[in-house]
Amino acid sequence: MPPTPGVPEGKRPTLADVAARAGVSVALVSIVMRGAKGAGAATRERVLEAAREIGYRPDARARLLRSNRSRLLGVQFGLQQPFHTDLVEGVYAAAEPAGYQIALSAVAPSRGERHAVETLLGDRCEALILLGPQAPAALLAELAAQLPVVSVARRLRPAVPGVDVVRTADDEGARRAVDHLVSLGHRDIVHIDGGRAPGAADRRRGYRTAMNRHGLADRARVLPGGLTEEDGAAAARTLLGDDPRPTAVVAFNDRCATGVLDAFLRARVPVPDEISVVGFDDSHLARLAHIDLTTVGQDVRRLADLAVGRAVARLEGEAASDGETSGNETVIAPHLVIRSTTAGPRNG
Amino acid sequence: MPPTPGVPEGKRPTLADVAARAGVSVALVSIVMRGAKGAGAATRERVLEAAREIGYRPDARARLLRSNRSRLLGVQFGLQQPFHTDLVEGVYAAAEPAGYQIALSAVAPSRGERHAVETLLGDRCEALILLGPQAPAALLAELAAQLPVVSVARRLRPAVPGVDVVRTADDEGARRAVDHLVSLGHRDIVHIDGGRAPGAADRRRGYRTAMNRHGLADRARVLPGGLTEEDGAAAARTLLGDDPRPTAVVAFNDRCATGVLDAFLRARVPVPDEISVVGFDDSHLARLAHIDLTTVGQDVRRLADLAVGRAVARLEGEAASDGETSGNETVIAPHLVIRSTTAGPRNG
DNA sequence: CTCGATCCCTAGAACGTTCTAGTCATTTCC
DNA sequence: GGAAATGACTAGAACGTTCTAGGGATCGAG
Repeated sequence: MPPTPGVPEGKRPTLADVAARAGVSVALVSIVMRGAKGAGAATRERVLEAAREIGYRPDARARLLRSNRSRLLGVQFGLQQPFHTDLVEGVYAAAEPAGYQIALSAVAPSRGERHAVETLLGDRCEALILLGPQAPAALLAELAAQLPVVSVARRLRPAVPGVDVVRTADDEGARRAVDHLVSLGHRDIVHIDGGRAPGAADRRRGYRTAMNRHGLADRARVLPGGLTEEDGAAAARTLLGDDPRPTAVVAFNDRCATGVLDAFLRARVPVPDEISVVGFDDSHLARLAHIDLTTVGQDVRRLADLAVGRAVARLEGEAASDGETSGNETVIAPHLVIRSTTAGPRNG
Repeated sequence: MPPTPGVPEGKRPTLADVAARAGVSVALVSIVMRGAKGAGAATRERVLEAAREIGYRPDARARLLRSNRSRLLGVQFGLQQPFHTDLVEGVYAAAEPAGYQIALSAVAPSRGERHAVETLLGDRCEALILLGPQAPAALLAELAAQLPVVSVARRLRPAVPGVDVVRTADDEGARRAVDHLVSLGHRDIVHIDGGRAPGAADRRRGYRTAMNRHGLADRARVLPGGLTEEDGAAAARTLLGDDPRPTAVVAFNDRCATGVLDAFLRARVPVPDEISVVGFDDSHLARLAHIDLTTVGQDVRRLADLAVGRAVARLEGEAASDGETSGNETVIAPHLVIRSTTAGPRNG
């Protein structure tokens, strides 16, 4: 470790070090580093030069401590959920232009939501963006009493005061999937659901509604599934045993659908010739050439934009008006992405 | 937002608020909150009670600012890489008992490593744990001049001074995969590689070494692959065209192997009957019942433990001795996990 | 009963920033 | 040519913690 000249050993350079080297006051260096106005062009250059020389880097924590605004958004996400990691990327992208930073906190089997949220609060986040939170409404309400909270992809019924919700119209998505299959000639359409996962109830309902509308209420069938490949595969295996097999499956999400596909391939049941499969999310997975899954797309980028937007609006609106604190729900439309896992049934 | 009695409107409660309510000094509250000794049992209880009442929560940033130790480890990871997210979970688990916190910074298509690292440095992390970093050695060296850096899964040749490396013996892993296949009777074994990905070169070399040892040098064949399912599927499709098809494939990683499996299933080439497939990583994917992939396991938990351990050792050793600053490499052995995608060749 | 020790507690100075309220030139305007 | 306005800069007080020095009690030992 080469010691940088003019800087105390073993410590990171601070504003004071830069100031000493440039021969100006600490306050002026602060002005220059922030790019605020109030410094002459020549001095500005000299300060920047000094900072570069000693390798100065602003201390985010001290900065946040001083300014009462932290401009920090806390994001809770599931480490193992591709849909979440897609969203996180979108959130990063949306936060930057709005002038906010992101603090990530992961949820994993060994690290509960409670713990994740505690960390974010300790970091002085100004608002919380929770991706598919499973926490009970009471806890969310408690959080919302302290700071703006946005729940992404998890609907809250009844609405929790202070918690904004941004989600895709899951019921409509499921309806579209069914409509698509019916228009191809399918009648025996089964739904493999997501249990208690966020959005699962709505997708289930959307499926039933659509089946009813098409006069297929008596053929409607919901199989317990889940959000992993294993869940999908397990459900698919029970389907394989049926004698008049259904001709189409609407799965809870893409991972689940992938599991279904795999089980069918293994059993030599050709997709989509013998059976059609529709997923949900339009995640990376679905787009892969060798999976090429027909699926209901959620507009991840838009969800992320809206989530950040809601949080920022609360933050910046509240300072002025302290207006309505009731929970606000933004629902965006899903879109069907037709790829190669759906086709007309063999015996039209 | 119900205003909490006794706390200034719109502000989070601070040590001073708790102190006022409990009728003690700020310093004593600090002592109690940290669980340090120097407070009487009765007072301690009273302070905790007061803190609970007004909903006090320590400010991580102020805390870190004051104590010259931040006890914060910065972790850079790839959002879309399951192997990384597995590692992150392990790092969380390893850091807590050591008394360190984790700051996450994601790398994504829209967010480069440079940016990710900048953020971590601004957060005053004491050390950096980089998962599979792609950054040039020069940049790593520059970082290492400022703080301890651990590279996980990426080997550095030549060693970069100050950068510790923790990795699996990739060459040995590939060798074991080949040994396993040879012991089953395979001779035509092809390797689908990972290009420039961390570890790819070693796995390629291990494959070649093993083939040589078994006197199969002339049958050795490396196909360009990559680290995604698509890469694997593409490589598999070229294999399908071969006339005497190889009887076994060693893929760069599990995702790649999954792509291979899928391409074969689609082409009605039964695995493992016609062809065996081995993956690498033993990630979630490989363990799924319907994939059930034979693979070379990396001990994720151990890698994470060691990475945290190295970082902490540097941090705590250096304060005392300021000993060797040369890069240190820890290599751990992989292990073969035999599942159902490997078997003897049809025409043994 | 006095001297240390021990225990509980407090005042006040850090930490590295930003912000407020200036100071001192220089320019602008009538 | 004097007041007002602008511009470049600075001193010093925050922000919410932790840490360093103590200050008084209380207690046991001589």
